[in-house]
Amino acid sequence: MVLQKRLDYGFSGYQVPATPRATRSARKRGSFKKRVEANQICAFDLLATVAGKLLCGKESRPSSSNMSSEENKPAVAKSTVKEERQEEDQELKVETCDQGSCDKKFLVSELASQAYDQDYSFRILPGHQDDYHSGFASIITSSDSSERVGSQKLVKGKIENEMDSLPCKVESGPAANGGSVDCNISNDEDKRFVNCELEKTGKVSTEEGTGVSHVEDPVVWNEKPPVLVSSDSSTKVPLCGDQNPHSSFPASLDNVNLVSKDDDENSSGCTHPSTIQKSFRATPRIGARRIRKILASKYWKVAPKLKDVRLSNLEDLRPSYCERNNSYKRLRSERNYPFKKRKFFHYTSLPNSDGGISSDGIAHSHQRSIDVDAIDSCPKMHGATGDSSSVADQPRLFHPRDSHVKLRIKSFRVPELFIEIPETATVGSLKRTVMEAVTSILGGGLRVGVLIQGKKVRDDNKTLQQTGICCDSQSDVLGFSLEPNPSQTPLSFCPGDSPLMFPRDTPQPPTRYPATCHVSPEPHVPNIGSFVESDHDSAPSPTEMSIDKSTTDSKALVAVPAVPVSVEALVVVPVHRKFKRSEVVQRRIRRPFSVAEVEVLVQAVEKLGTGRWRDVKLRAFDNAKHRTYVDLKDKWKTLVHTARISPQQRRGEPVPQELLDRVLTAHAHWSQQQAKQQLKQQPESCLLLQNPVT
DNA sequence: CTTAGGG
DNA sequence: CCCTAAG
Repeated sequence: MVLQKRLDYGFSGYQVPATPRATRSARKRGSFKKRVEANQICAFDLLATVAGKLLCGKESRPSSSNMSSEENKPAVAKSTVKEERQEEDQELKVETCDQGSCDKKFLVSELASQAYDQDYSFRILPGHQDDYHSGFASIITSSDSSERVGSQKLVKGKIENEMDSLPCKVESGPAANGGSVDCNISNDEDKRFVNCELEKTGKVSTEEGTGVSHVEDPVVWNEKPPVLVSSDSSTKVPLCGDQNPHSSFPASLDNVNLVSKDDDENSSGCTHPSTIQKSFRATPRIGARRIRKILASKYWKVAPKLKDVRLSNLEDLRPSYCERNNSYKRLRSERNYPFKKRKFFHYTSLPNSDGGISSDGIAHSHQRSIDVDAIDSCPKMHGATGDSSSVADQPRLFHPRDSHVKLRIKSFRVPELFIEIPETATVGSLKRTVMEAVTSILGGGLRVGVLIQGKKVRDDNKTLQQTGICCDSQSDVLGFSLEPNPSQTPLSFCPGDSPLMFPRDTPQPPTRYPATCHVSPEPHVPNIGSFVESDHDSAPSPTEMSIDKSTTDSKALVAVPAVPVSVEALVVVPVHRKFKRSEVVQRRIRRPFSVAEVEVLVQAVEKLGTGRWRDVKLRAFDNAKHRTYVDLKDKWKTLVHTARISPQQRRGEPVPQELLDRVLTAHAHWSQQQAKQQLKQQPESCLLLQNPVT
């Protein structure tokens, strides 16, 4: 037996095509396929849910109370939020609302405030609810025209009120009748709101930077550039993990990639390499997760009319949302490649309780404050009207009736993986090992996270519009992340017997991973690399691994920064570990036989013959606990096959011809023996047959 | 639990 | 490497 050096690779999240591919063998396995598909479907459900919610506008919970469990977590998560918050651009969105026949109003909401902590979440301004009854539950409440709302800003992790009476002007968009509006942002009693009122304007378009920047505190932008800003096809990018000092917070391990909604084929989408997660999140939410292939589709046409429709809790995956099934079916039927523009969710919503969206696409509902109990309206939606023009092509914020959101998920980023593989392993085996790791992760259960501008959107009750996904998409970068399912215990992917290596469990000091090996520094490599088939021919260059053999035994593809182990992590992991075993049976990691092992195997078989695998195991592989007699049998089977095919057809680590010859010899010998055995028994059985007992 | 063989 | 029938 040869002790082999091993290479430790730390993958800090790399990307794979939206549609996970299984290895050939894995694909063949029905169970695996089922599992993956199950995951796909589930994840898809999530997205479908989002879309469904959008369309339905049904809300089950108030935004203020709609905090996902992780958000309520420990300090770690909180600090994370802070940092994250710094990064986010506190974009202000202008929405149009209408008070029945009264003046139309526009609301400006501070998106940034919504996505985070409860503390930062929007709250309804009390006292004005009586003024309006119609249905659009806007995040912001506005009563009369003179009302001012304060805004709350966060700078350097702190909430600061810096926007006292900050006036801003918002210009109406194209389709609008062009009115300009003055917007006052004052520091009111409730600093969490920003209210911008516009006067009689049909529409308002917040060109990127416009409404936002104006209201925004420049300081924020300067200090911390947005993670990613992308407008239409141009991708300006990103801060990647390297640039983010706070790239190791536990809360989001998504290195997601991004999506853009324009139709531009060349659009490079956007990548949010932003944070490199070192740990897996713990937030079991979805049972089986599935990501529909639809995710890989290039376009998404969702929600005909997003206006005023709200997303309800994304986490709430229970099949309670309306239209879910319909959406599901539709998506399912449209999951074929190649990508085509598709319209999902042709939707007919429930009638609005009072005041819906008029046919002209402009909201006519009464503005109303958000009241948990009161939210029951389901804005009338217009079915897809066939306007296929890209949203990106329409700068207007409020597109009359066809405010579809088109999404294209170019790729997903897979959470960090650790791989350990013998130094003698072939590149091919390394690829396969990584593939296994990836597929294991994918098959282990994932959940989907939604990010905008690199920030996680935690408030699932927000509508796409409110979140900025629907309007003026050019400046918004929507991302979806695949996040490890907490209930699944991540496995280490090491061919050897090395102990489980899990980031959270055993944070590795940076020194252990000399920078000699690294993944291409490219922060935002859109696709994973050659070992994964890409759905896109134009897939960017694959991630490269450069391994310097002169170096230490332990090498990392990515220098793994010491991840502060959060209390949460330490506590959660063990728990989940238990969980997992009982729930999901993880496929064993593929561990190619080394030449040395083959040697031993051949030797044993020569002596014991085929058919005595248990003995072979005990005799030659007793110490190799990961080699079962079935494995040995299987290996022998493949060895025989390998020996029979031409060298050119062989794959993986080449086995010396000498060994293969012995394999054939031994196989022939024992086969013959077996045949003889049967011949001996044959007569007997024949005799028995000939002399049936009367 | 082992074998054997298909997947 | 998985799954399973069969002994």
